[in-house]
Amino acid sequence: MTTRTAGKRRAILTGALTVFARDGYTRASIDAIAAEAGVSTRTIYKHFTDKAGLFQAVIRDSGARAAETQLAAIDRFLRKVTDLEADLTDFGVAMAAPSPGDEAHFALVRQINAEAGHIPPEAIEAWQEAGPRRVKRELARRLGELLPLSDPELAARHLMALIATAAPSPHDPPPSSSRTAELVAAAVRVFLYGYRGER
Amino acid sequence: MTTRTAGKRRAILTGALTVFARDGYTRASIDAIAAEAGVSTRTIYKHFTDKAGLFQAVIRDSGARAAETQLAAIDRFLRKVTDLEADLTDFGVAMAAPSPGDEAHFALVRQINAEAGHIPPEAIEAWQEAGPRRVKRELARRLGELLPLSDPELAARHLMALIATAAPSPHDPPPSSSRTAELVAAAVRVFLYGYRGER
DNA sequence: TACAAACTACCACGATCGTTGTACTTTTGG
DNA sequence: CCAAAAGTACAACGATCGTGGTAGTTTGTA
Repeated sequence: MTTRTAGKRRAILTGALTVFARDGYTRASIDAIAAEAGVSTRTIYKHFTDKAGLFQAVIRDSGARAAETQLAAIDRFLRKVTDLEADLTDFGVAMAAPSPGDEAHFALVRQINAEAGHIPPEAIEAWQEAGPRRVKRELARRLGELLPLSDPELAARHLMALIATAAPSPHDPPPSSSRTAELVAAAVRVFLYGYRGER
Repeated sequence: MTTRTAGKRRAILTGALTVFARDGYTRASIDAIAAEAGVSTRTIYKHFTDKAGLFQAVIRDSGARAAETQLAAIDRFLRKVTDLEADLTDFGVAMAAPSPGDEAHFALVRQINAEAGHIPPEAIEAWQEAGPRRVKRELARRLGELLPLSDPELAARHLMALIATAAPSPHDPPPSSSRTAELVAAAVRVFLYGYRGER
């Protein structure tokens, strides 16, 4: 196998994710990324053309991973629904309380949102299509099967916005998991009551 | 009057807001800010100690201005309510469709969210208290007078999250104002139905 | 009108950083 | 076991940038 180069490549991608997510594109230095990945700077340039190219690769990689995780959560909690409110709440908790690995991805998304004007539009577009939009469409599809909805995509947008209400803010200390569960439950209730009478 | 120095100071603050919001803290250069403000770099250092000090001053200034605008919207649309749904929608449109001046502030908030780990916590705290939290408290107070709510702060959070659904994304082209109005109206409906039956 | 404060233009310094070249070492596959 | 590929250490380049100094110019004011 190409085990060596693939391993290094992955190490670079995860190290770069950590540093880009923490420091942002401009502040992140190649040296810091190399140190975080346990790799020499020269090796980075063997695998990626530029700092910009590395950043885009990180966006693609982290976006695809996060999308997989979230699609898995949809499938896990929303495939067979017995108690809609309870299952939506479980789903929301899975979305709002990121495992330590996904933490960095959320910070990366914040960087992307801030840097939007300095990233090539094709890169943004590809990321959105493979990541957020894909998830939103799938969630809309499931919701449309579970509720009578005239605009499932909009409902998905509303649900995600409400659930994000329970996600830890980048400024405050992270809430306890029981507090998170309460917040998600409240958000889901608003969503369900809001869409109860149809529309 | 100190008309001269005050005018320059304001020019620096607005120019710095433009550049910081567009480029972020690290990428923004003092030269670019000086050019944008129509001022020499040396003058910037007469008015502010550091690049970091200038950034914090911009955060304070822009945050205070935005808070005033938003508090004014609360007062304007939610003081005397005749048709709750219509008035909440008008309020939401005012929040989600920023006038060109507030546009930069929204971008700045994205920069703050991305840079959170590199800004002194006191600065973040002061900004949040004078800006977002103040607005949220006032909105919660008004909502509590208009609806039977067990947790007005949470309701305010939900309403703002739903309304933000209609705000233009930093990636896509800005939606038409009529589309924005539709989205806000839908968000407000979900909120009202969601909180209709109490809680 | 004259003076002090504010402002400007210009230069220079030290630091950081992206990127590449080169010579050396390690690993892997035949 | 040995060649080729991958990785490393190290140095160097050019560019950008924050920041301060200095000397001259503008402007508000007494």
